[in-house]
Amino acid sequence: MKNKMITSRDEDFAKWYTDIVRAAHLADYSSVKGCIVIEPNGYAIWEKMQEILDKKFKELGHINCQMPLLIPESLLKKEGELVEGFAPEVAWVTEGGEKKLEERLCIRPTSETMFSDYYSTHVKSYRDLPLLYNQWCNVLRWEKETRPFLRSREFLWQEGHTIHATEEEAIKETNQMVEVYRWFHNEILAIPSICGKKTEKEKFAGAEYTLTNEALMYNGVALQAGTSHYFGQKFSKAYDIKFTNQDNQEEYAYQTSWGTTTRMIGGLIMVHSDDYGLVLPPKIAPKQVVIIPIGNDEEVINLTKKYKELLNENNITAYIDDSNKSPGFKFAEAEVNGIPLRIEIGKRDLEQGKITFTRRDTREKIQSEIEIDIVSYVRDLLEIIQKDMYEKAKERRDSLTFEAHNLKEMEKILNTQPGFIHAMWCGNKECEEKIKEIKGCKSRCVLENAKPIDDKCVCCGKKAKELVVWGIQY
RNA sequence: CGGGAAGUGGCUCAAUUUGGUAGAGCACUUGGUUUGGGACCAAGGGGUUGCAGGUUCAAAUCCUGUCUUCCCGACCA
Repeated sequence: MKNKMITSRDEDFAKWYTDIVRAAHLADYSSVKGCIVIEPNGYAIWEKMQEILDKKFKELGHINCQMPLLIPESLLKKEGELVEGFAPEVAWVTEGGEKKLEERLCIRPTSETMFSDYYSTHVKSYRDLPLLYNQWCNVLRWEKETRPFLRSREFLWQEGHTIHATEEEAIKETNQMVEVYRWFHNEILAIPSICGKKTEKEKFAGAEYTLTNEALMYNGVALQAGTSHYFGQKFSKAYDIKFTNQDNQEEYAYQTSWGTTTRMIGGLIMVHSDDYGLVLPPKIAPKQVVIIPIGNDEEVINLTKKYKELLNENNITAYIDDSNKSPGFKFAEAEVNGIPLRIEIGKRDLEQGKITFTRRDTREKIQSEIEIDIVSYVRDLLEIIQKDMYEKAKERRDSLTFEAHNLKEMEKILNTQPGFIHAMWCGNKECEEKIKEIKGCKSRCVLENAKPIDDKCVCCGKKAKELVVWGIQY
């Protein structure tokens, strides 16, 4: 039976999305516009994301630190492009206690300025480099239209800020980190994504260039899921970050920054979930297995306890739902919450020497002999679920990936079923703007070194330079 | 920031047209019986209708303003 609280995904995708957020208790609205309460179920997913990414960052030599929340206006204004990019959406602190401040303070929308300011006094010699810093924090951007996880004024993220002695090393870092994001989406979130370079128009304010990881949602709308920026010497020149190189020459340092946000939770919902609720890939699910005893037969209860212990001892997160609710209710609840695997044990099973598993992704019931090795059985099943979820998402993505050779084709695709559109581009901003007039379709990323699919620009018909992925974005 | 819709116990909604001072289902609490796809019986608790004004003998209902949420555009993670 379909969940009563949830609107059908195919009927009204936007409503369905917020229904899932609410029904699975991921987040709730607060009395501050555009700021959500991330509820324990949602926060647990974020913690899991943090755990996995943080470990990866550290393996690659990064370390965490924490910059101030407030940025003096004068400091923010040192790098012109960044200010211009963020000015419309920064919030200001103008008073402290009862007194008006002499200089207003901006609540960080991003921390390039604070990191650069810090680096300017701490980088002296090539021996100090590189500094591979990251921080987990909240930022504030005064958005006009908001949506839980996808666009809220305050959101949680991770921002890595690194500084290097050479261009080559910084470029390598930029590439490496977008690859980490690609790995994280594909391997952990089971979201097939593509990486490429943002066009000049779409790149981060203040960056030399931006690499991006792009995912496609169930409804064919694209979501930027992680970006990695190469700054070259732009910030080091603006903030005067100089070091002495091996030849005793003063030189400006090279910087990068890269980030992912709680928006990924939104992506997770929009790629995998269904009309029954949230569906989480096992590798990111805070709770992987729920064990539901049916009836309160002592033998049944003991078996659930034994399974729980065995699984937990082997790093599989399992819990028993022994609440005083009907089995049907528990099934539905586990489903709404996206628990990847359910084990149902009742007297009937014991009598038949069977045990029942239910996969969340397919909702398929599997009966097995009770003598199985529960740990390896569950582990295998979770792996299969993870893999199948990726394949299913990839099939969906591929079925929504199109090719266009002229504007008419592009228009036709966007008007019937949006998705990723591969099309050649001449490199001119005018063409990008013209394409944007069709349902706000934007360039998602440039696929460098990709095999051309045509020699003419999809828009103007002149000589094409690059293969670009286009799409409507969140 | 433009265009549209909506705000009534925790949730979904009724009462608004034709003003007369709120009602249902679910959820919740207590006790009991149950338990293989959202259990049943009984007894309870909880709202003055987003907020602020105004009209009126009387406002959930009419008027004005404002806030919030959702959808569609412009802007952005």
